[in-house]
Amino acid sequence: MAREMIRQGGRSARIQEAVHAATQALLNEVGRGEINVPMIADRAGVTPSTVYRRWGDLAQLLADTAAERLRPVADPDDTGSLAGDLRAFVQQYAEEMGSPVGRALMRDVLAETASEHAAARCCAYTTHHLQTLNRRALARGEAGLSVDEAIDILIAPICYRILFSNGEPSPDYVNGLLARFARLNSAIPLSSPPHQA
Amino acid sequence: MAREMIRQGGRSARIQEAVHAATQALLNEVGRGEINVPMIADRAGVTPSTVYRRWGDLAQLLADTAAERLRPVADPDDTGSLAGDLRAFVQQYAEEMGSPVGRALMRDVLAETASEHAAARCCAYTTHHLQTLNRRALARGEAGLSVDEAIDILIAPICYRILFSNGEPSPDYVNGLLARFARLNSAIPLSSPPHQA
DNA sequence: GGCCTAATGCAATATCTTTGCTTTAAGCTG
DNA sequence: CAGCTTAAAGCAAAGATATTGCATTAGGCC
Repeated sequence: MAREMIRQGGRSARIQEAVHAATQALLNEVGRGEINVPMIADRAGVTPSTVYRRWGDLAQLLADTAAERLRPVADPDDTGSLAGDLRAFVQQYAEEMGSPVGRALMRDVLAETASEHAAARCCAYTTHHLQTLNRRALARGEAGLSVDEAIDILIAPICYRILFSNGEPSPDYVNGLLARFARLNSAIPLSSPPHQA
Repeated sequence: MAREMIRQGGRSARIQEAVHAATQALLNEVGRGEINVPMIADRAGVTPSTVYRRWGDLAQLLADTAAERLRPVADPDDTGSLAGDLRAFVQQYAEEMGSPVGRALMRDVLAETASEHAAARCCAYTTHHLQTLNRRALARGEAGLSVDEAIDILIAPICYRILFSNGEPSPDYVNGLLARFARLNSAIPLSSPPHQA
């Protein structure tokens, strides 16, 4: 996004919404590489120059749309224990981000060279979720978790595998990460399915 | 790049070299966002259509050039012990990749949506270096190291921090990762500067 | 040395991007 | 709530980039 909007409501907001919707619709219909600004503008019912002026270029529009799409709609599931919450969250994260769609979104978010806001937003979503799990655990009287450590041990490897050796991380791989996290946090036992090495 | 070259030597190779050189030269002179294909072609003394035909588009050319640039020129330093080798390698990796130039290269490599060869190449470089360290350690009679674990614990977090919360990982942060790795591998002691928490 | 063909050059065309100016509509003020 | 102000959108022309068919060049191979 070129700049934070000055005028929040009204036509501006409607157009932003329309352009986002058009972008997402097109991403579902044609290949990621076939899309261009005039196409999106046309679908959204605006002129291309509007898009160029507000977003700068295709990369920034895609990054903005992707970050928007990655915004969580709800708090992570509450399974009753931190170990369970963490497992559920990480498994879902790996699945969502590892899917072809998720991988493309991640790439779009990272491709924005102009103002790395989109990447920071996504990072913040993850941090926020982990903080929620931590707060919940403390409220239950459980030992807490270090968000930074969770990112280092659980999230970062998943992202690395997705981005560099692309392909969805296997459930076994994710289980291995969870086991390692448990080994480093004896207060947080390994939750249910420890059927891996 | 668009396809692996059929003809390896001669003019083809010279042009590829010239285009790569022109791209790197321009990256050092003007901002990453100011560069375009005609500019590079001009500098390399070829017509734009040649570049388009061989690389497809700017993103792929940049990814190819970045991957080329990230190709290691030498084996990692031999410090006499696996712990020392690992520390030296990881610190250098964090420095190189975390610098503005390194970050830009990483992004270019990941931006290539067409054929994720560039990302895989970079990943392979890192893996190869870690395997070298491992081989060396075994030859010395030391305990070996798991390359996958080293990537999960050391490399992935560094990349995640660089990409998402951009900024060079601090030496303290890297030391923390190394300490964690040592904790998980009692056979590989923490090397020299353990002055962190 | 001469043929064959991949790869490049050239130039015309199509497409995308930028920009100045005009028009619209949101927000504010009296 | 009418009128003013101005951010944002529309429009259209100009500029730049991307694509493509055809001619030419230069490796590789008898």
